[in-house]
Amino acid sequence: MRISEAASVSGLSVDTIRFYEKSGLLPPIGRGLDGNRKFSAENVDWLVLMSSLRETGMPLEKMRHFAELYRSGNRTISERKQVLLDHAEHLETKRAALDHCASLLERKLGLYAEIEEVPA
Amino acid sequence: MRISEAASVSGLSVDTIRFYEKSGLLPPIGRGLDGNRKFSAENVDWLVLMSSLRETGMPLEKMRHFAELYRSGNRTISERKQVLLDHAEHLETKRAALDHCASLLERKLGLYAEIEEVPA
DNA sequence: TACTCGCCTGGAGTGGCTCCAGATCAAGCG
DNA sequence: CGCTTGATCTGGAGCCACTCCAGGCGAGTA
Repeated sequence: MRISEAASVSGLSVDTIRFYEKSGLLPPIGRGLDGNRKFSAENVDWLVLMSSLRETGMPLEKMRHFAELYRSGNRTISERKQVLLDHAEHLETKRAALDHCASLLERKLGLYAEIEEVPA
Repeated sequence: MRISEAASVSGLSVDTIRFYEKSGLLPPIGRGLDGNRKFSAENVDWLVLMSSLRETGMPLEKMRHFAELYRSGNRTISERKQVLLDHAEHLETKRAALDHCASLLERKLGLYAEIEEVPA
């Protein structure tokens, strides 16, 4: 799969994928005879995961650590599991922030409605 | 209220508050005789809103626009309302991303469990 | 008086992209 | 066969949203 396809499947931009590769967040990506990157199914799956972790706020440093664990094989599985569990917990925090903001917006919109009903 | 208190109430850092002021995201903040910022209740309320909008992904540019509307008085209320409604919709998108990530993590964790049950 | 504490300002540094110039190569066309 | 188009490549500059730091000021305390 070409980089543009990998980009549209993962939701990352082409530039971001190249940047992630430079930053050590990806497993080695093969190259075709033309020198262009060729993404395997496994590569794309990994990109999708990275995209989702990043989109939900995991810093690159943590992702890099997770990628290193991945490269080190199956003996790191319990540690990787812990990283994902930690992130799952982080998602809860994020959800709470969304809920909080939603209710704040509702209150503000309510106030605006009042002001409009009783114009100066 | 001093800046450190405003920071702990709003959840923004002291530096970020100063940065927001420079960036035109805040209404004029008064100063005491000592030259230090003094935050009114309304100021703090605004900081809380800015904090929540920013935390849920609104870019500074949009926040600046909203702040300008706020400074322009009540005749901008319908436009401000629209900004908040748009953002409320944006929250839904964010929520979907969290859900998506959560189910992805669940699947990955399931796979790890399988691998651990049947070690090499 | 000396020390600490919180605040001030301007500016440098950081994380995470995003954009750009200039080069290469394969495919399609007249 | 040469020419154009389009996708990719690399290295590096630029940008957004902070974050940190040096150097300085004024109020309160020992």
